[in-house]
Order: sequence, then C-alpha cells, then structure tokens
Amino acid sequence: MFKIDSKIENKFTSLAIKEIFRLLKQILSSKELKNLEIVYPPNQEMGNFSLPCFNLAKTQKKSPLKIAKELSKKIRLKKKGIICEIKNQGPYLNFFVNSEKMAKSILKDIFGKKEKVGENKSGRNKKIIIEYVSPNTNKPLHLGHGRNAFLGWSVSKILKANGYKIIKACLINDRGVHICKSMLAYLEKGKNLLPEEIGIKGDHFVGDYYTMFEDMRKQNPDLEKKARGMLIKWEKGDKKILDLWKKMNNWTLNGIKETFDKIGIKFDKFYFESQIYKQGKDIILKGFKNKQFVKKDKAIVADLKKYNLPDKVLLRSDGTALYITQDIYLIYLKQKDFNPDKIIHIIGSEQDLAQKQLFAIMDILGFKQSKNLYHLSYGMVNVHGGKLKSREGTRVDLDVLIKDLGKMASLEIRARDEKINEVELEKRSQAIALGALKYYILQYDPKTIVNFNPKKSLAFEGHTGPYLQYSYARISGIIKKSKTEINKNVDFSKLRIKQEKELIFLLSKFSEIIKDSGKNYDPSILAKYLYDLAKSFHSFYHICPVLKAKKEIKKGRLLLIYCVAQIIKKGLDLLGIEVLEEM
RNA sequence: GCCCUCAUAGUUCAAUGGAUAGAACACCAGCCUUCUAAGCUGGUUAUGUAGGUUCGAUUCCUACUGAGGGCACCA
Repeated sequence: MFKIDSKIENKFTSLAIKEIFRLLKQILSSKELKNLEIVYPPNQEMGNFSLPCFNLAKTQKKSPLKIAKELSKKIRLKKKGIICEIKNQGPYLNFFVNSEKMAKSILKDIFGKKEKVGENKSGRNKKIIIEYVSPNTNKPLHLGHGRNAFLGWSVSKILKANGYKIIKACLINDRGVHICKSMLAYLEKGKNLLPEEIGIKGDHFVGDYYTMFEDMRKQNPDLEKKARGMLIKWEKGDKKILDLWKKMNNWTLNGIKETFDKIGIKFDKFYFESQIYKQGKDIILKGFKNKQFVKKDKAIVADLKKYNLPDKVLLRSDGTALYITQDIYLIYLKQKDFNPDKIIHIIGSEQDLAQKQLFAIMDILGFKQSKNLYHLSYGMVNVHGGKLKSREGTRVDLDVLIKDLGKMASLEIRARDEKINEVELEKRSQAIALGALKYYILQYDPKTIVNFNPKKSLAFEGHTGPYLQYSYARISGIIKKSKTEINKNVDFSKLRIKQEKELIFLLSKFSEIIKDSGKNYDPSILAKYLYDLAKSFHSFYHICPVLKAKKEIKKGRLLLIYCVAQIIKKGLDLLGIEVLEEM
C-alpha cells in the first residue's frame, strides 16, 4: 500500500507511484490526494497498481464506480510515461505500466545491487539486541527451540537488511533446580560414566538423566526436596556439587553448541544465568528498600495493579533467586554492554504474561528504556495434538529430526543421481533437510500454533523449502549451459508473454517485502513471497525456452532468470536457508 | 472463576474493512526423443453459531459454542 508521501525502496515502483499521483493531480485537489492509497490489484491482468475510489466517494458524495469511470476518462496519459494504460473496473481505477521500461529498470537495478539486493537503510544503524533460544542446560534442543532459533536468526537477518545493527544474544539457563535433577540422577545411577565412553552427545547424555530423575521421582517423591536442597548447596558454593555441575554443564553446552553449528545458528554474545543471578538479587533488595516492592509471606513481591497485571514474586521467602530475578539484571547488563535502541526477547507465547510483568517491573524500577523492550511472542509447536513442552513427555528431538530428514533427502538425491559422490551427497542432503525444516517453520506467522506431524508435515514437494532451492538449481543449470556472460543491456521491446511480465513485476516487490517483514518481525511474509516468485518462475520455465530462444530474447531471458535467482538466493539467505547449484 | 490467543476446503496454512476468499497436501485427468518431472496444466471441496457497526465484514464489536495457553514463591 502506497500513500503520496510513502518512501518506496524500489526505484521503478517509486517512479511509477509518483507518476500516478502526478496524473491524479490533474483532476484532484491536493487534500484529496493526501488521503489516497495505491494498492496492488489481486492479479496482474487487472493492472499493476490500483486506486480504490471509496475514499473519494465519501468526499465527492458520488458512487465509487462513477468516480472510477470519470477519472479514467479525464486523466491524460503522457506519451513517454511509465504508466501506459488506465482502466476503470468497478470501484477501482487500475494502472498498467510500460513493460519495457519496467523490465529495463528493475533488472538493471537487481543486477547492479548484487548481494545487497533488496536492502534498505530504514533502520538508520539503530542497534537492536535480539535474545533468542536461551536453552536450559539439562537436556538437548527440541523442535520448539528450533522454531525459536530459526525465527530469531531470520528476524535478525531481515532487520539487518533493513539497516539495523543487530546483536544476537543467548542466555544460557545453567542455574536452577532443573539442573540439580539431572545431577541427582547421575550421582545415583551414573557410575561416573562419561558421554564419550558410550558415544553419546553430551546434551543427550545429560538429558537422559533428567528423564531418569522424573521416573525415579514417581517412586520416591522425596527426591524433589533433595533437588531443592542441592540447589541451596549450589548457591552456597559447595565444591563437590559445583565440580559436578561444571562437568555436566559442559557436556550439555558442547552438545547444544554442536547442534547450533549444524543448523547454522550463531550468536554474538552469550550470557550465563549462573553469573548474573546474584546481581539480580541486589536490584530486588534495593528496590524493596526504596519501597518499589513489598513483602508478602516473607517473599518480595512486585505489586502490578497499576498495570492491570497480577502480582509477581521476585525473591522466594527463603531468599533464593527466581528466573525473573536474573532477567531483571540482564536487561540492565545488555543496556550497559551495548547501549541498544531496542531489546527484543524471542520467547514462546506461554510467557506473554510473564514478559508483560517483567517489562512493568522495569518501568517501576525506573529503567528509562522500558518502552524499548519488546517481546516477540511465538506459538507453540504441537505434535500429534500433544504439546511440545519439555515438562511433558512428547518432544521432537532436533538432532534426531535433522538426521531423519537428512536420510530422506539423500534417498531422494540418490534416486535422481546414482553416481553422486559421498561428500556432495552429504552436503546436498543437509542443505535440503534444513531447507525443508526451516521453511516449514518460517512459512507460518510467528504467533500461529504449528501442528507438527512428523510423518505428514515435512515434504520436499509443493510449498516447501526444497521447491525454492530447486528453482534456484534449475536457473543455475540453464545459466551454466548458456556459457555466456549475463548482459544487463537488453532490449525488452518484445516483452509480450504474460509470465515474463509477471515475473518482472514480482521482482519489483522484493524490497517492499523485506521492509514489511522487518516491520512486522515476520519472516513468513518473505517466505510466502519467495514461493510466489518460484511458482511464477516454474510457470515461465515451462512456457518460455531460454537457451533455444532467438538471440535478443535469449539475452533478455537470461538476465531475467539470473535476477530471479539472485532474489531467491538473497531471500532464502534471509530465512537462513542455503541454495544449491545442483539438485 | 478471571485473563490472553485462536476457530476458513478432508488436512495444514493465506487473505492492511474492499475486486472472483488464495495456496499446499490428499483425490481425479493430462504433460518427460524439448533448458533438471523435487516440475507444469486442468478439475472437485471452505469463512463455528446468533446478533450488531458499515455503502461493504473472514477481518471490527457483543454473546454463545469449541480448542490451546496463562493466573505470586516453575520457566
């Protein structure tokens, strides 16, 4: 949607919209112009841009149909303008652009921008810290962490493409009673076994003891108290417990980091809960002294009636810290470390209330930037109607899932190319498996609850990551076979085919899509666009031969598909998905 | 009990208050001596119920029904 004063990233679109407003100025007052919006019609046969006449109907007190008709008759087009045709259709006035000018401008632009294609500077170098994933160190990552990781990574990339400076942070929740549970089970049943001795990844090794604890507790409920006791000893610095804690934490952390590496997730800064919870306590105690908080049943509590929220306990009655205790300090710490303009927490929607409370507490504490705190909330991943929560049994282990997907992908690849070598097979199957998984997750609006059925959900056909990777590989194949340099100076006077025009117009939308995805912190907008583009390309592919076309047409089509490939590559990169030259 | 989400095709998801409610999977019928069939072309099927606001409601408001999440010493 474009208003008269909106800033448009794509040069051609910007010129076209400006011309439309100039044309409308012939017959409308500047006041009327200001309220108008230009939109995209549902499909391109209707036109490239459209003016809905409903607003004008109100001010002019005529039917919108009549206004559209009148406007189409009154407007005089310029001979050499970008807009070459105007049609009224119902209550809409539709504008068609000159395909030749559109093609030349857009393709030249994409060709010239190379890997910076689609980027803009609307972020003006403002700094944003994005905290994401933030795992516990008592078990391996599951698919819910995967959604968090893919979302965080992609949003970071998209915001960066919008000109923001991004710091990707991860809080390691390495303190708390959940860790003690794994430790207890290990002490009782572990027999000093090491993960490498039985060839198991450290995070899975520790996770198994956590599960074991849950089983043991069912028979011996006292273990829960024992775990609490262990936490108190841990807080007091009991050497034996600290040594075990360090050892087991390292196992888990190394395992988790290995998984991060495998799925291509990186961070600029790690914070550790164990290193910051004490400072959190100090802030709470100081706040209590300053009468910002109150004491109820010996616990220190934030009264949040003013914010229309339930009260929140900040320190237990026995004086030990809660998760939120260190979370409060962490916000100060991030502000001190990086002085960001915004802090984003990527956390599941089950913590909507807790996050609201946290931000309200920061406000009570007088944290000046409390308005710059943002909770990017995302829906849970359900499995078979069950929940994917670590407290309950059902969870999809990320390592296992990726391994299974990799196997599926390599079978597909082998079926197409029997002679492929092992190194290439491994590389491709990983890229395809991760492409499928990441696209599957990112195609949904973050707040949507994803229903994941391992058997049905992940495919390599249809609306999937591999479909996009395949379009890229196909284009790469054609360009390779053409054995010619891509030439940006192309004559497009013979651009008559619907599929060609459609592709070019889709390309022109890319930069607006990146802006839109960034503004909404929503990679699914980009994901859907890329699918539309790939679909449009495949349709083109089956109708328009490239290599067998006549010389000038071939040159033009080569440039066109090259630009499509560049956009797919860039777009997939912003989703954290790799492209392949061959599939 | 209170608060927050959500309800669209057999299934999984789209649709800034506006044009014929889009896709994908599944199902049916076609297309490989032609740039990679992980592809293309066509077909069947949908807005939970009842009101309201509006020229116009899948979208906003109210009630109901159903699902999920949350509600002080878990995170």
